[in-house]
Amino acid sequence: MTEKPNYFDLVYQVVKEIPEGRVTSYGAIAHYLGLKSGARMVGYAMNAAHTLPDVPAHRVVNRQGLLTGRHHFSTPTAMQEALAKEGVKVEKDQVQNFDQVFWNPEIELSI
DNA sequence: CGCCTGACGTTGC
DNA sequence: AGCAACGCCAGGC
Repeated sequence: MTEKPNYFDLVYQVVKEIPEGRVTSYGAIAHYLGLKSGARMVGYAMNAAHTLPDVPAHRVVNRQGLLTGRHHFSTPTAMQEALAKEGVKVEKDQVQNFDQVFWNPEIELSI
C-alpha cells in the first residue's frame, strides 16, 4: 500500500460521525460517498479501520442489519456486545429494530 | 506482474 | 419468496 486511498478516510469520517446507539449500512456510506457500487470497498475500508480506535466498525452493518463483520473482531461477540451496550438490540447477529437505529449519513449529515 | 479473495448490493430466475 | 450469479475495486501473495 503505497498510499492510503482518500475514500478510506472518507469512510472513517462518516463512521466516526455515527452517534451512539445508531448503526448504518455499507451501501449507505458507499452511496453517500458516491461509491454506489462500492459497498464492498466500504467494507474493505472497514477492515483497515478495524485498527483505528476512532472508527466504530461495530456500528456498521450490512443492508440486512446483519453483523457480517463480527468475525473480524477480537471476539465473535465483541460487535454484538458493543452494540448491546449502546442500546442496540442484537439477536443472533441481527440488529433488532434496524429501521429505528438506522443512521443515514445523507440525511443526518444533510449531504 | 498476475491471480484470488473479500465487513456488499442488486437483479434475474 | 427464496436462491444464484454478476458486478465493482482494491489489497495481498
